[in-house]
Amino acid sequence: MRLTHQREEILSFLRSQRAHYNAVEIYDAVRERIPNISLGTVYRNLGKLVEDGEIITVETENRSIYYDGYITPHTHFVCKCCGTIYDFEEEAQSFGSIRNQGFAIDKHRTVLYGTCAECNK
Amino acid sequence: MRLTHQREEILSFLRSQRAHYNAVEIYDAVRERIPNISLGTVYRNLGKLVEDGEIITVETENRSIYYDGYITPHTHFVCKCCGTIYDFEEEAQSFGSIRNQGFAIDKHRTVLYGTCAECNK
DNA sequence: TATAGTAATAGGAATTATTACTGATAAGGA
DNA sequence: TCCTTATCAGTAATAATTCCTATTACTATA
Repeated sequence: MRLTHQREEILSFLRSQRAHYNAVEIYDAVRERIPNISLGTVYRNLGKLVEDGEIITVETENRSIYYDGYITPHTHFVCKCCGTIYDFEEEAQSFGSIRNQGFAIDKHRTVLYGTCAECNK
Repeated sequence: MRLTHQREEILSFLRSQRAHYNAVEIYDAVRERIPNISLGTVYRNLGKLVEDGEIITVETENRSIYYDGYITPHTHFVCKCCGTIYDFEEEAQSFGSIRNQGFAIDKHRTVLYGTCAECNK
């Protein structure tokens, strides 16, 4: 993978922020440094960075995909009210400490990705 | 919530199947019984059924939302190869028994939905 | 059995997020 | 420096979902 200026800016933006952004938000942020970058370039690079394991995605009920530069396994909390996505280290089932911090959990989704037994044959 | 013919067919289709379908697939299935149902009606009813807790959604990397008539909390496995979504009772962290069944897990996402501490104030 | 009020419908247009295409540009190795 | 080729900008296209409008069905009351 060639390290282009555009790719570098996208990655360093995501790594500098402990928050979660969708492609358009990343586009807007990176455009401040590379004014003529195109949205297509942002999408293409995000795809490659995910493929390469440099960043991860968060799939929410919201129709757009969010990107996260913090790749240590962790749990996401999506606020249905303000839309903010929070990170938690906690991976346990009860999420007691998250609740103790004043978060109300409506629902909980665990999704695994990989190849199934059938396809592995 | 009024139980209309359309809503009834959508719900009974999802409950009759232990698989996961997106809106267009549900539309195609229900159209066999209600030939002139519209895709808009399917979307609207799916939304209401989710709101009402009759069905749940599965958000995947794939851009479309999948619907599940099986609402007991469970874990989903999305095969990157064939796209099939599997259900597992297991909620533990290691997912040992899933692996033992021949599934290779590439990544693991846990997303919680609710209202954050800030919004709860 | 009319009638009004409410809520749901079909169908299609509009919107939003993402991907694909094309000719031009620049990264990185020889 | 030069060459190859991935990547780029810009734009068009596609896919998923939502919105809009006129119409229809249901419910309760008279």
